[in-house]
Amino acid sequence: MPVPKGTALDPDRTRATLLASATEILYARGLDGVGVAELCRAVGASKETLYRHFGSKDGLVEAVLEARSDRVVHWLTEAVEAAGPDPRAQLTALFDVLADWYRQPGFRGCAIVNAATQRHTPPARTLADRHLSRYGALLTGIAERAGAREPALLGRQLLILLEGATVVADHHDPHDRAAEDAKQAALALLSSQGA
Amino acid sequence: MPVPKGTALDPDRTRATLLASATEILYARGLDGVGVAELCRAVGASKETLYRHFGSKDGLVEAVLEARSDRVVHWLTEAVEAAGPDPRAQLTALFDVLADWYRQPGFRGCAIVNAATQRHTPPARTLADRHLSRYGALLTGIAERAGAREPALLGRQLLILLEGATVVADHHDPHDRAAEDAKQAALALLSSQGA
DNA sequence: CCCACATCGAACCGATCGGTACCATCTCCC
DNA sequence: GGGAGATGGTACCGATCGGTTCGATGTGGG
Repeated sequence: MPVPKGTALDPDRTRATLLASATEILYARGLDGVGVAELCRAVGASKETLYRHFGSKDGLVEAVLEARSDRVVHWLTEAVEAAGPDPRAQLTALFDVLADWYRQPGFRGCAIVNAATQRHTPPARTLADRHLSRYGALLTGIAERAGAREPALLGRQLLILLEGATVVADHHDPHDRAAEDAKQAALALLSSQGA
Repeated sequence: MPVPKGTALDPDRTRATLLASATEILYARGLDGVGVAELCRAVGASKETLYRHFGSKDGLVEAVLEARSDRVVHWLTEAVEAAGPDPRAQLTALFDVLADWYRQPGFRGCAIVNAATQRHTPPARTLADRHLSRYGALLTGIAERAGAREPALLGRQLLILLEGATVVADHHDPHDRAAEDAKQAALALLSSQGA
């Protein structure tokens, strides 16, 4: 066993902890809203440890965004699959999950999109594009299974609804009404495509 | 005439020029992406002038956002009114104008929403909420004139489409397809409300 | 037992941050 | 022509930025 699996000084475990803590504070305060010093204080690690694991603040940010994209997409995919085979039920489940998300106290919009807004340079921009592509694939899949006349178009429209609802929930309504509005719009669009 | 109306050293004109130049660079680089020194260099003014007119960088940012919100809302309202009385034509015109916007080389999403994403404190957040309210009023007006069954709901859904298209155009498609997709969705929603 | 390794805490680096002060210059109005 | 006010340029301020380095501490496996 080349990799030590001890409980206390396990680099992998440390890295995972740093990633989790950094994800929270970077989301809550913004990428430029918290310096490395405070970041270290918050995650309970020294600068040296942080830089050994991630190389730079941008490296940490990239790792955080990558992990978060994976997590969120997996989370939504699970919610859709758990809703059974009916596309309408799947859409309903998806937007209900979003409503739960919007209701959470620290909700500040989509972390990946927010990051790309703050840093419009390759790492963040690329990740955001990929993130939206993943969303699109999930939504287009639902449109296809629903027998929509133009599943690709409907998938893109559902993506617009999802992102729009997230923005509106973040910056407009404190309520989660945006998710409900988007859900009804999604179902109406699906119906208008004969599905 | 208590206020000097000279051509050269006119504070009002200076302020307007600073505002216009600052709007561009702050939008292009992000609120935290450009320092006050570089900002002054870009707008061709000294620090003292900038601080005399706006008090602080945040003061400048607030003035920029306020002016931009006014301008954009006025711009969209004009496009809607120029399309004549037919609500469907008005919606079409609105999303066509958005498509033009998305196509512009320096497009980086909605400046006000972006700002609120970067600074989730009172000035920016409040302005973003008001900005979305103005959009909502414009869109709900269209929904009402179209005779929609639930104009308030439809107005909120159109707002979600507008903001969603803006986000997708910014972070996903380099194409302006998002505006066309949203337009079709908007018309379909309008139809599904019997209008 | 001991050495390799992970970690912490703090000092330190140059650069840049937002903001202030000072002064020479220019333009306008009287 | 002279004085008031707006401006540009620059030096400067303390604070913070991202990042590096070093020594002390503690843990684990051989």
